[in-house]
Amino acid sequence: MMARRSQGLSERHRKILDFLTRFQEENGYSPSIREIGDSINVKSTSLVDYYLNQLEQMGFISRDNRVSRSIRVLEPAERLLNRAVNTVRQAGRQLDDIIPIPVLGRIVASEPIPVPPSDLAYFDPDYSVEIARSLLPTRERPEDLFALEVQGDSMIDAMVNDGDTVILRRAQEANNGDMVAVWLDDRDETTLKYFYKEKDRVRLQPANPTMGPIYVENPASLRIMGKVVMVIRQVKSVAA
Amino acid sequence: MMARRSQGLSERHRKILDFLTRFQEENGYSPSIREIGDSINVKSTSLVDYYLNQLEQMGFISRDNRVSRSIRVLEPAERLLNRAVNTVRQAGRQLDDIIPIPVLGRIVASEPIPVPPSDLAYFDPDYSVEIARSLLPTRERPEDLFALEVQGDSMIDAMVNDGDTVILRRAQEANNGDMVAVWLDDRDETTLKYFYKEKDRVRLQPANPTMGPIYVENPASLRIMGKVVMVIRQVKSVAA
DNA sequence: ATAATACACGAACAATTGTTCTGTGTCAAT
DNA sequence: ATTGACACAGAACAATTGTTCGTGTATTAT
Repeated sequence: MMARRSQGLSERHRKILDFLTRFQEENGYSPSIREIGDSINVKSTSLVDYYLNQLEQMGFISRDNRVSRSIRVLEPAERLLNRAVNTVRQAGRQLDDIIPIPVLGRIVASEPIPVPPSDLAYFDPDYSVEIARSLLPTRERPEDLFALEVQGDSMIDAMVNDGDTVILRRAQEANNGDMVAVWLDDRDETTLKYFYKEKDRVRLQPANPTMGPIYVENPASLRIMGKVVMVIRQVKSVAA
Repeated sequence: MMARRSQGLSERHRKILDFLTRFQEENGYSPSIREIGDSINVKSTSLVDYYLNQLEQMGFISRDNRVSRSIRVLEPAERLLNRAVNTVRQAGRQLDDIIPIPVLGRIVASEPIPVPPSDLAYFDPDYSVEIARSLLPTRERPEDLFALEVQGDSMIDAMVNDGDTVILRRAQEANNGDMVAVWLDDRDETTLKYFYKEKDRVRLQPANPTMGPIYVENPASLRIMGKVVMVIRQVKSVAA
């Protein structure tokens, strides 16, 4: 068999829906998974389940967990609502595992970082990047995180390319060894560097070991915008 | 609890019907037996089944064998039809509840009763009459029963007409008040009478109260052939 | 070529669920 | 007082049924 690729209603889906309404009409209750399988010549219950999940996802039917014969065929009217519900529920199910991080803007060397408001929740993000919680330190509080999209090659000394997404945690200060996003007053420049406090100055070390550090004598002219938590590079293979 | 005696819809029945429609309305499918039990505070599934059978009998619901959640609540319109269907089906199912009774011959006043052999099973009956088990006392053992066809009007004193079928149970003795078929040696006659043992004689009382009893002084001259269990008269309307 | 995705089977499993059997108590009639 | 019909509980059983897992194959994308 095999038909459907990606989206829309395949022949199978239609047949199942037909059978559901017909069976319902004739018997007053819904068929079991095996009865559905028989009607469309599918041998395995798992495959029927597979299709039913798709139909449920698309909002054509709804059913209850571990309840036999609980399939309901939804009317077009109900469909949209149910679809939304499903989406929300699914998102909710993964809320613990995947956290959305708002992308607040672009980071360009020659411009200051867009100021992250104290309450990130009220800031309307351009979009958001989804990060598996497992990729973050367990104690990282999602509310303190925001993301920026790097524009230009000016941060190659931090091993950050044009188009990369940088995830930061709001912070006004840093510990030695932290990679931070800083605005340098005297240079009028934003940059990503490893932060090291020395006796009477601050050393900003590029990630790229072949490049030399920057020394900032006046601590006041250095404004830490956040600590870098992660850099994400979605590498696309370039069609030749 | 305990409510219903004999017929009609009890409180329980109504509650179940209510719950069925409500559950149906809310979930789009029917509840399981246990869910019904919970709703009416009944602990055992068997009792719920018991009630459901009654409701089915009365035509309020219908359900399919061994199919979960297959209960349908029937509309008044469907009810009659379904009730009839149930009755017919039950009649068929009750083959065990209809017992054939062999008709061993005729009973004539002037002749002795055809001897019922000790094992009725080996006696080739003229034909047989079918009796619903429900018409008999529950403990009546079908193997002990046989039937005779009355010939002649000589038993009108027992309210038995020509052509009636009498069903008897084999017996050599009788209790007071039993209607028995007896052969009277001294009269050379078979008759049906109520049996009453008195001090030193036996009184045989006709069913017809306007007629007088027979007294038998010698118990040996009275041979009880069986107790009358039933008299069947198939009344045919006589074409004028 | 390789990986990822979609489609498919089958079996084993665990829950749910309908059925049946045994026993108990009550009520009405004999 | 005994019997039989009725109302009920509980457990054990067997069937139905939803879920999941391992595996395999084809198709598409990289």
